[in-house]
Amino acid sequence: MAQEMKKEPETDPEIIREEEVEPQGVKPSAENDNSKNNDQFTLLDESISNVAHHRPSNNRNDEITVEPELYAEEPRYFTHREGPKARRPVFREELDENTILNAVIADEAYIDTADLAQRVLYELKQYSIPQTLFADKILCRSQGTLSDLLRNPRPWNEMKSGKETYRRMFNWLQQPLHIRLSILNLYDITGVSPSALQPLLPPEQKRKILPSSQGLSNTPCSSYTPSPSKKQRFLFTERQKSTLNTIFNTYPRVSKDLQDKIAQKLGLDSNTVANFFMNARRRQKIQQQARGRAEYETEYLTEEYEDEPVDVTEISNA
DNA sequence: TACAAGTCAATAGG
DNA sequence: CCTATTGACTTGTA
Repeated sequence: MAQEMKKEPETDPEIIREEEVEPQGVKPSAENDNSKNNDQFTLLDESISNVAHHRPSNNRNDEITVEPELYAEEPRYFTHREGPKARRPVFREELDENTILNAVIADEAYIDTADLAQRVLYELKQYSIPQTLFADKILCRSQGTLSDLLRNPRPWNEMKSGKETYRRMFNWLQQPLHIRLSILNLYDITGVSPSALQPLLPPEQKRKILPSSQGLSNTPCSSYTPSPSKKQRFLFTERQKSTLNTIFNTYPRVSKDLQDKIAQKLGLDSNTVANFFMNARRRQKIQQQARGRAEYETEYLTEEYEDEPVDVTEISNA
């Protein structure tokens, strides 16, 4: 649980630029013990193939196809020993585009969201990037949503509009370190207009967008005014919750009639009960899918079999 | 109208 | 200050 590895977020931007703080081989689940030499440069396309590849089958069990050891290497675009003065980043043109994070990945591309989530979690921790910031600047989503998507990654091929959010995480991860940080405004790239760093726009319509004409220039996602009145969140009593859960475990989907009866019995609004079952069904499904993936991994992706080349001598000797 | 998927965003926990 | 949880919107379908 202890997160011994952690970098100082307060690092002087200058230092970051000159010395390029790099995340060493990232392998969250395996504690970075992968001693494989991750020094080689990595082409974007290769990195992309880490979590995304083409032509996936729609079969749920085919989702796991990522080689577990390929976490990470940062492409080195420039190094600190290159001269007395670090060179200027040369990504202006890329930053000019509103397409960095909105870049569309080929339709047939497949993203291993579980793997992607692990990487994002690692990056956020590594650079002490709060979820709130990342969720807002990169995804245009709320912190809670991000947390949920990261902890309970949805299966790629079962998603529809939800892919967009994961795509953004994915695209962000593809950027070199300084750009990843600059988009979050954690690292200032001189010579680049701030507007160029704010290419993000809400991927879809946001809820409660008030017709206000106020032009919030900074945060691209807060184009709506937060409702002045905070409505309290309803909370089930222990009894209500346990009763509902008990029923749900036996009857995941009850008829409208029964729902109404339950509502009356528990002194709840009919809609509240309906919402409970709807949420319970969806969340249970997500967890089952995650569990299924985990089983699949432990069952088929045992350490021994990774990409180890087959021992030919053994075969020929037989 | 009912359900599912994607989120929001309040708030419980640390 | 942060992240995790979660009841209820919002939107897209059928």
